[in-house]
Amino acid sequence: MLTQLTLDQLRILASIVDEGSFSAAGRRLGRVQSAISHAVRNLEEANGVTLFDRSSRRPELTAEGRVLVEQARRVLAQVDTYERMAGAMAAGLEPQLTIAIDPFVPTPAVIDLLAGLRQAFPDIAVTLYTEGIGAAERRIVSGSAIIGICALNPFAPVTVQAFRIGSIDMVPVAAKGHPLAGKAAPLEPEDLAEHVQLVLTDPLESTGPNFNVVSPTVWRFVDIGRRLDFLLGGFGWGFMPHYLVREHIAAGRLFKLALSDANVLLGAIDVSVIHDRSRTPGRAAQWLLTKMREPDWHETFAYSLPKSADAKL
Amino acid sequence: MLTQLTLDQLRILASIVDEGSFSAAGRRLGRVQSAISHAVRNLEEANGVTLFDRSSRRPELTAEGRVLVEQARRVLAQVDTYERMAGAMAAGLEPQLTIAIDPFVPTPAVIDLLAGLRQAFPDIAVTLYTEGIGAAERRIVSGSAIIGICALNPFAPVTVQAFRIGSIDMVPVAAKGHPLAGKAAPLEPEDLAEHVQLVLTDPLESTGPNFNVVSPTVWRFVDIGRRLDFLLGGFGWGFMPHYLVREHIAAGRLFKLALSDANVLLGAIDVSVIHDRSRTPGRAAQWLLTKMREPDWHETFAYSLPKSADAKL
DNA sequence: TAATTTCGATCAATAATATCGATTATGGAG
DNA sequence: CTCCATAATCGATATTATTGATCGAAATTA
Repeated sequence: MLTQLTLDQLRILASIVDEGSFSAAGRRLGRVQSAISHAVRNLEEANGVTLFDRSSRRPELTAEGRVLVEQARRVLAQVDTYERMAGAMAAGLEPQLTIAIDPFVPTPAVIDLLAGLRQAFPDIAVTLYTEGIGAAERRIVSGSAIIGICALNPFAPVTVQAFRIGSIDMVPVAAKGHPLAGKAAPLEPEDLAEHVQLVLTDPLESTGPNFNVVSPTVWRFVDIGRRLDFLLGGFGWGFMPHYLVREHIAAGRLFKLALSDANVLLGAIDVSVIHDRSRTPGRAAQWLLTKMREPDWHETFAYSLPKSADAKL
Repeated sequence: MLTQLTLDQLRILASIVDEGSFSAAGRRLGRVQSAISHAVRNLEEANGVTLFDRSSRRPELTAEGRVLVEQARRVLAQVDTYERMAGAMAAGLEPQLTIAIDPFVPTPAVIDLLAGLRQAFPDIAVTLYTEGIGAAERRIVSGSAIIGICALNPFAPVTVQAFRIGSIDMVPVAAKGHPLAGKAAPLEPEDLAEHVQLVLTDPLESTGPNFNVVSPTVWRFVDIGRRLDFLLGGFGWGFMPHYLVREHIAAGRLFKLALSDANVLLGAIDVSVIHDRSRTPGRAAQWLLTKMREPDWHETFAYSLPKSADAKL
């Protein structure tokens, strides 16, 4: 035995407080009273703290005891979690679920999804990656994440199984003071050429091709929030998910640009849930995949975005 | 033994991960290697989860093991807290420190104080009461709190030991639209008589005398925040701690009233730290009392209030 | 008041199990 | 291939938890 203190002692302590007496605790735990008495004595001697005042009929917690029982319960709660986690794993639940999400995927739908997961699998450890664009898919391919929610790269390996769950409207915007913001007529490529386009880019493949790149002069951003700051600051124009700039457009801080059809390569980004076909998803991953394939959840996802009629405006 | 799982097993698990091998963990814990091996086997069998992959030279955690080690460490951290708390109590530290604070005492100074307490006594349990005015002193007298920070009642029992730590400027205010707000000349009692005064009151002694009560028509509030809402709503006038209404006066939402000297009973409330002379304060309480008597801390307290020159304005 | 029940402490006997020490098997480095 | 460190295994032993019986004190009941 490494230490004096044992879990059994703490469990017994908690039971005594719950039941009101040593004997009753013994009955509940299936031990004789003397065993309880002995355990309490050991616990008290382990730390040199008297836990119960036995002078009256029923044992009463001392001031020290009152505080330590609470701490004992915290210990037991953590132990309980350990055992539930271990039990779930023994029953075949994957120990850890890693999810990678592209930065433009709206948060509310994901939160809703994970709240459901937490209810179905309370003790599973979840890791959520949100990195630069393209990173989610790369994590699926490399195996460092099980489930990805991202834009599907048309050149993705065949082992990547994808299922479309919705789409995000993209709008070209510029800040209030920006020269492009005023022009009402459809903007032609030559109008855009003289202005800097702010582009969201894959941090690892910054030299590669990007979609929706129109201007010859491009600033590349890995962080979509930072890019929004630059857009608001009037540093250039760029495509943004409509749900992220909706408020800014309504407030007049950003203006939607009316591009001519020649410029609009992508009016919306398709969002898919992806996983690696070659590795079997665990029970929790399976649950997530099933959930995201339900039409109901597609509505939830769409609801977290502005209505499409709104986006056209 | 009530359960299969023991603290020793978890401790051993953590040590193995720290040291990198069963043998090394045994050396650190003063056990032979076979004891470690046995303990791990028991832990694995208790939950039916394999924690280590032993196929290579050094044991490697399985995916399940990685997650469970983290949980084991959480358990051990709670146990450690239990032991430190118990140890502190055995060394004479009071298990619980209860502090009662009057609602008008500014929070920043108290936060600063308790941050220091936490550093000096990391594991003590603190309960902080903030109730109606007068409640703090009552808790000291009744013994349900050890230290009070409050306005001293001149009729307090002699067993209450008090030490003045500062004062809070009180200003009479009324909202923008209130009839009194416009008047520049010093207001006489007859000017006030026609208007409702909003008063902070002791919830248990609402019929008793209150200080600074000038108007014959009085609305009594227990919650100072609620009273501020009513002041802002223009329901009447009243005395407020200057630091709480400073912003509102600057923003023009509240106006400071110019009362004639006949009305101003209390321009400031003295704040004292009090405790019951008859019960010896514990080490942590003693620390607080000493700290609050230092001139340095009086400055901290004063700093959390507007400067007095400001208050006169 | 007296009898009865319930409770916690104590102690010796016993059951359970943790630890030791020796041994064997195995993987990795040189 | 050899050597070293390591983990698993096993019987023996030491340690510890648990039991069951008994005692005195305190509350409950008649």
